[in-house]
Amino acid sequence: MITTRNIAERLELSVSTVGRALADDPRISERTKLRVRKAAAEMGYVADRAARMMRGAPSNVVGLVIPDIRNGFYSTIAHELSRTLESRGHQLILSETDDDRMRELRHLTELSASRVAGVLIVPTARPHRESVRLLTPLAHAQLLRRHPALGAQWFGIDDHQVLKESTSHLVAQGHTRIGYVGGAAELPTGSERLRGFRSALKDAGLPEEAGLATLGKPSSVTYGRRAVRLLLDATVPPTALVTGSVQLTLAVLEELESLGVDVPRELSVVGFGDEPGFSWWGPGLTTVRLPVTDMAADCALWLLHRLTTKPLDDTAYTSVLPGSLIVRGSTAPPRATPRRSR
Amino acid sequence: MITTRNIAERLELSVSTVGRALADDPRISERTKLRVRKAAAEMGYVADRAARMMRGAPSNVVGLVIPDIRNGFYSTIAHELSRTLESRGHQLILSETDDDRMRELRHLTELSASRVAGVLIVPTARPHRESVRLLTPLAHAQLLRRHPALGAQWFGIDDHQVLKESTSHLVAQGHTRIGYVGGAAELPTGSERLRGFRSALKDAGLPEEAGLATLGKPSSVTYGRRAVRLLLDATVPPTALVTGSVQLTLAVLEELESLGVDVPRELSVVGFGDEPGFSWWGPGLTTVRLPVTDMAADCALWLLHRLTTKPLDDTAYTSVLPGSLIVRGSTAPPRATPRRSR
DNA sequence: TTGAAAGCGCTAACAC
DNA sequence: GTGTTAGCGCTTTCAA
Repeated sequence: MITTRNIAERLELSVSTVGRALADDPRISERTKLRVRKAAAEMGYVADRAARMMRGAPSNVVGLVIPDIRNGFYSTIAHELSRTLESRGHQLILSETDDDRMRELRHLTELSASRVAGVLIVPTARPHRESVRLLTPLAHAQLLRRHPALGAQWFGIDDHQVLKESTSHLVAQGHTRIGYVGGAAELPTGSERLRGFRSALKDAGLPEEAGLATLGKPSSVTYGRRAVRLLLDATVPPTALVTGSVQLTLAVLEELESLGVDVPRELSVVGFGDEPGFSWWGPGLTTVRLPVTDMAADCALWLLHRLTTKPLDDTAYTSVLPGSLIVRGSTAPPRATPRRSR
Repeated sequence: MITTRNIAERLELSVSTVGRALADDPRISERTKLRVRKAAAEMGYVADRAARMMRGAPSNVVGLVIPDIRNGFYSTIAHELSRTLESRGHQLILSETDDDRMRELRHLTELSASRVAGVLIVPTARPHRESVRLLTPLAHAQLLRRHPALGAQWFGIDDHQVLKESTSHLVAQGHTRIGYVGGAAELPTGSERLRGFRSALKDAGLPEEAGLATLGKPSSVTYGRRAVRLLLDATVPPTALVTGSVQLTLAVLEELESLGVDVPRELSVVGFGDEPGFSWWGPGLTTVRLPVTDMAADCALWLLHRLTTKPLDDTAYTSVLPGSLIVRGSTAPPRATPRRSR
């Protein structure tokens, strides 16, 4: 490894002169600066960030703590953040939790030890006390999910509106018995989406029994598929289905296909998010497009601002973006005669 | 920030005693260790990694340099690496290049400054000289693409075999005029896949004109869609199409759908990779499943081994995994009468 | 069993 | 315009 000292020795200068030359200090003569820069380039000198940080230089790393990068939702966020942060010389550390609070804690400890400049987190349902403590002194914001203990900076989508909108679309078509396959209510997103679902039914004057909600791990394909069978096997099965997460939508679509359900004749379906391929499924999936890119962009800008503003400005900041319904072929009015139980 | 010194002052001990107690040094009494550990936990002490690294501690960060995390290919790799590396206390820095060699260079400079323990890279077509130099002293391996200047450690899939297999499938069905939409030949993957495509035709005794190859940026949707139109507009259009990248496959499928091409009656199609949704497209896409997870797992294990083995062991290491054809409905024998030119 | 001191690479205050 | 020195937080001699 090449240090300023190596350069200094080679040029018979002091380390401080070398350091100043590299920092383009006005007190150093042009000639010396040129010599130093030339030597540095030749020797392949790269300043040691660890040493700089010990001298109080601000960290340039930002931690991104998410459940699973394979989820298109999160990879979009990662991409957008990476792109924006990179322009200001920041680096992104990727930490996956798989919704396990202990993994979340371990990651936050590591990030803390690395003295990250900031953290963007999609928190688990109930973060560990210690996780809260680690996060507190850091510049940080929550994404999508929002846990009260983790501060007042949050960027997300309007989960309530999104599910209300997809459910209302079904109600408008005349469905009076609608199934919901969503994420656990202990997750803030899960409970908001469930609320949106119920709210749409209520606003339409439908009784509570009109909604058949199933909840489970939002990333579990197994749960999603089982939920579909469960709902369709009911004595009076629903005539329509709404989903409450991208992964669950994928699972539901797979299950419906393998069961050979005739969509939208037998059953109408509204998805969540608009992944590539959703338009190809069956008659084309009616779904809600989510402004994930915009959300991530907002968040990246906020973080950059937050990191460059000296004082620990912890003003509450909330950004809620709405989703928009995309109507394709998977939804239609229910058949006059209710579907036979299977 | 809490330091060992803070703990030492509070407990009226010396920093060295505190440091040793935390390191579980046998010379320290149990009583002192307990006191120190208790205080550390209470105060929320987290050892500063920068300081440790200055003392020569090995870095625990690994850089992952890829074109774009949104590509399912790369997010799978990132997930697998993250999962495995995490188990040994490593962290992953995500660097996106978008196939721009200057961005690649900037990222490598940053990673170098961060004293990363290792780098896993999907190199751009022609990495910068300086990038090569930065990478040389680091533990590193190439993924998928292989550039001779970047060393002899490589993990990838058998691009030649994959395209040969998908093309042969079409040849076996009787196609004698096959279009190929692939990535630029300046990329090692691009040229290997093109070779595989041609090799399948040659082995079948077909003339060179049997293959209509189009090459372009492997991640460009615009190029992919244009390529389809170009091929189908030829005086004697192909009766089948093979693709040479995941993104191009998506683009081709979209274009074929919007053109309303009747697959497989008018045209047979074989894709690349097996993204969610490929099975839903039209009659179901015949494609090649790629062992990306296995590849990433191999790579992660190699890196862990490489990082724990003291000597800079730069033994050449190559891992080539084959893809496997998945036959669905998008391929069929060509119609007896050649398709009319449009 | 514990403490004092040196030093990792860098920068900044203080010389000259 | 350049050199000397101190110190960031930690580990590791060397002393006691």
